[in-house]
Amino acid sequence: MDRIDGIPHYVRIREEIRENLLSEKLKKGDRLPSEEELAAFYGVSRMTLRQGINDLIDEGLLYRRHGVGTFVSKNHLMRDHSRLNGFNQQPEPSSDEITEELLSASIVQAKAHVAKALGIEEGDESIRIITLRCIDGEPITIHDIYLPRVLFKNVKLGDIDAAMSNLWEFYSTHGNVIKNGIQRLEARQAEGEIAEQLKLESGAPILYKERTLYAEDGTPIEFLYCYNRGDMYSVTIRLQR
Amino acid sequence: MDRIDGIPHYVRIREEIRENLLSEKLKKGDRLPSEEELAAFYGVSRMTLRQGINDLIDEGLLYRRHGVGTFVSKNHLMRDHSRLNGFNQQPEPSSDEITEELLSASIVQAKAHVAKALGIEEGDESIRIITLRCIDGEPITIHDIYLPRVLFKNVKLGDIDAAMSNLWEFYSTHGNVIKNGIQRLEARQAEGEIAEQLKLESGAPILYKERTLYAEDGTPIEFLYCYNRGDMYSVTIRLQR
DNA sequence: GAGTGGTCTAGACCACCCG
DNA sequence: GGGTGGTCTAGACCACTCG
Repeated sequence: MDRIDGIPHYVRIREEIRENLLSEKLKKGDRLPSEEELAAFYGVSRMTLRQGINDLIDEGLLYRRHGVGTFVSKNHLMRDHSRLNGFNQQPEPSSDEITEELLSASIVQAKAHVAKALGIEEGDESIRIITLRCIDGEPITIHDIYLPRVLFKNVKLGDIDAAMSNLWEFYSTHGNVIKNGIQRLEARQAEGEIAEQLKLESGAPILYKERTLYAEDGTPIEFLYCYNRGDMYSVTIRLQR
Repeated sequence: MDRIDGIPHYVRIREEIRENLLSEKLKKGDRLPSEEELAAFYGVSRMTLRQGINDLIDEGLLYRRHGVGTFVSKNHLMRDHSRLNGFNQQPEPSSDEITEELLSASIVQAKAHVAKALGIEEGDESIRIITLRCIDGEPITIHDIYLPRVLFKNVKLGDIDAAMSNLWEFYSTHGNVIKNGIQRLEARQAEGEIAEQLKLESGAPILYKERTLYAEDGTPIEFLYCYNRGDMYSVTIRLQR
């Protein structure tokens, strides 16, 4: 009740409970002590305790049953692509060596589809960035990225190569913080240039993705076409009711 | 402060604000009155007001900026497959006629992959349901569903045809309420029986999906293989930071 | 400095579940 | 009936943003 580290009590409590989950002091299916007991233990009011617990419930680690108690979920905590976490955490952790190569950076006039996604007019300037990602030298993903020029006025194309290792941070430094997004997935066949760049036969399966990313207030920041080799890539999504 | 309809104040407030968003009394980008004002207006304490607002923020309809105010997101509210809502709401609303046909229902011994997903032993009994979904008579999706027999002891195979229109409700009536899940998507090529049933050439692109659904406590309830015609199906996912 | 949201309290009463 | 979570209060002080 007298901690003044600047971190809120409910955050401290949340992380302490998370620790107990990771170290399995709290095991799958266990019932936690009652909220009243926990609040007393942590020296906070019940409302504050609940604020911490709520976060863990949102993450799917705990669940409540009215009149019964609060429990540890039996869920395996699986990789979760429905949470945003930047590009570079996405590749499989098992992979050996991941490289990302800038194929081109340019200023282009937005075509209708891109303009609509970015909320700009057709023909307005946009920054186009094309990258190739490889695992152990095998090409696996092509990104074709569009940014509204108006949100990145001071950017020079030469800056982009250095920024590529963490594009989201690059957006942030220009005042554009990614908050949420929407993506659409399709199965397609490799063709033409895309097939060549991914070293695929024409007709091989491609996991095709379109994605728009937004700032907190809903301003579109990035639109992306993404072509993934079907035989080397899958997307995992957590579903939450 | 004296409503006794049995509905919590924060729910009533949340829905009233949602109404104002839908009817555009609150427009994209608008700032809401301060929490203190709103709490006074609705006749509740500030904590209660915030509980209602928090739900709308979780849905992405509003956002807060510390020291500034609470605002209406500019986000388009798009279709969202990362929220669970049962099978039958998933097909495109624009589609004309959707039919779902039961191809088979049987008791089978779980193979290794299915058993692992369902948390049962290899060889244990599971209920297998295969369905074909068509739009305007065109086959579009095959579902190959597995349920742990032990969770559906009283079920007769003959019951399944009637239950198919709403499988999730069927699960609920047997005490298995779907709470969350995980799915994995891949691009593949149509082959053999799957190609035939979807009336595709061998090699045509397929959006392949595996999904496991869980109850609140993490018990697996359903495991599913799903084969979608690549040229007629896409999956849309909302990303939330 | 004025106004906003962020955190927190120390209680209270209710609804639900179980033996 | 006893214990649990669900809702709610009427304040308080702090941290942040902006003019």
